[in-house]
Amino acid sequence: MTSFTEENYLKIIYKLSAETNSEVSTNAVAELTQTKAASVSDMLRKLSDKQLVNYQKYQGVTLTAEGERVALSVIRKHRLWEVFLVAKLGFNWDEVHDIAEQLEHIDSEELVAKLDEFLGFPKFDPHGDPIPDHNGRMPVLGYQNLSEIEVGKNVLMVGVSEHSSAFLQYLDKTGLILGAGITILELNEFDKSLSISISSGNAIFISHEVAKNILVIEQK
Amino acid sequence: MTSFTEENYLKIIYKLSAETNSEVSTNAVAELTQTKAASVSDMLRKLSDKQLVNYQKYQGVTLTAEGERVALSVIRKHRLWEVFLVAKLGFNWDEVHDIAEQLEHIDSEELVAKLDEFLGFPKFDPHGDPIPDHNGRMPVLGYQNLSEIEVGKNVLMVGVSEHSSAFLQYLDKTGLILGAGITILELNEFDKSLSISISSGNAIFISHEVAKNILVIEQK
DNA sequence: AAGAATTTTTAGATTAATCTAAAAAAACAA
DNA sequence: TTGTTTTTTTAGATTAATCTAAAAATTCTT
Ligand SMILES: [Mn+2]
Ligand SMILES: [Mn+2]
Ligand SMILES: [Mn+2]
Ligand SMILES: [Mn+2]
Repeated sequence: MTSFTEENYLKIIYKLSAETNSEVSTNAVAELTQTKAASVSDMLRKLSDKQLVNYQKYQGVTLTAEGERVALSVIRKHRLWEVFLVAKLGFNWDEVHDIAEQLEHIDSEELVAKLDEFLGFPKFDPHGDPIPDHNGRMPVLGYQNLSEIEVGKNVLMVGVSEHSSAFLQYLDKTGLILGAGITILELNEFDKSLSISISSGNAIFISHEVAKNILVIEQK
Repeated sequence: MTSFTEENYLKIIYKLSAETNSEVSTNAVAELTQTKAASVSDMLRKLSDKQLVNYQKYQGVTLTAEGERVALSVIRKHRLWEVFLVAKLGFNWDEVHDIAEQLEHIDSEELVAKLDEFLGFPKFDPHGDPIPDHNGRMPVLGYQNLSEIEVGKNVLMVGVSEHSSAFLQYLDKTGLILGAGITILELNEFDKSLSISISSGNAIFISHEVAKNILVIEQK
């Protein structure tokens, strides 16, 4: 019904919509799909014909209920497969995204249901992202970026918002793993870099760019 | 490098080649790919340009060493995923083929290696088919069709050569599962149907068509 | 509120995989 | 060996997804 390519467009429109809470521009989609704006225009017309997106020329695009259902199903599969790769096959969290990009398009409801059960109905993927349930429901989480936390506060690291291998390997090296307790020791005003101490031991120095991509919750 | 479609052609040429030990005809490929002969001709020229097959117009086709390597890699993945689906996710053997047809095209050497290890380096898939090792080597097995066995002999059921859901469900119902011991009680000359007794208990009656698709080894 | 800059869409091609219909080659048969 | 049948290939279209270049619409800036 929906092709590999269409599913990728829907997933990307979902992500951009969730970030901005409004219509998504053709150029924004082109950037994430790694295609040209002209190709996106064509595809948006096609998805609109299939009633998967709301699209008026020059007005940006949003998902229809059905488009969102498809997008969430693809995201669910992506995250479940990532759990499988890390928890069962022993991959590191920085190695699984590209493989999951392929596995997310495997089409079988029974497979997803059985995989979910085999994994023990996980609620989060290896990067801390919530896994939509089989009805496409996903909890709204009060995550904050580490860059928004005040000096002196203690927080728990629960996720990352950047999934590149380079970033995740950097985190591994510095001891910044999910579940780590973090205390903000000092904020450097001029570049917003941080000195932090990690529960596992050492105090380290991180850039604002890094802090922006670490998701945390406050600890009492 | 090789597309989903190309991989399917190579896999089918491999299977037909193995059956006949000679060049494969355009029409034979068309039948298994569910396409027309004209489409096959086009694809054979393309695979030949890529050095994956030996092909001369009107002379049939065989795999090159590289084509065979790709075909065996796809077959290896197909069978490993089938083991996963049955042994880990609890699917029945009649439910896994179509899902494996999709999973066999996932492209990641590390994934295959880790899956193989996770499954305990299985040598056979749920239908008794041998799994090529990571070098593409597959044992040559002295399997016989149940239809070729003499009356009075005892054999062990080790595989099936037809994978349709309908056939496998019929086998389940009659108690014909891998590992079953079978004794040929009687052969009806006119239609080659058989009376057999199964180690698990009952004696049953099966057609020649069924017997042809059950793979066995003789028991002393 | 123009004019300039940016964004988006359309026009026209290209590539992969397929099809139908027709032509060509090979195989079979009298 | 010569006609007939079957198989295979070619010719010409079609569909999905993409591209570049040009046109059109929108947005930004004086
Ligand atoms: Mn991912
Ligand atoms: Mn993830
Ligand atoms: Mn199979
Ligand atoms: Mn099998």
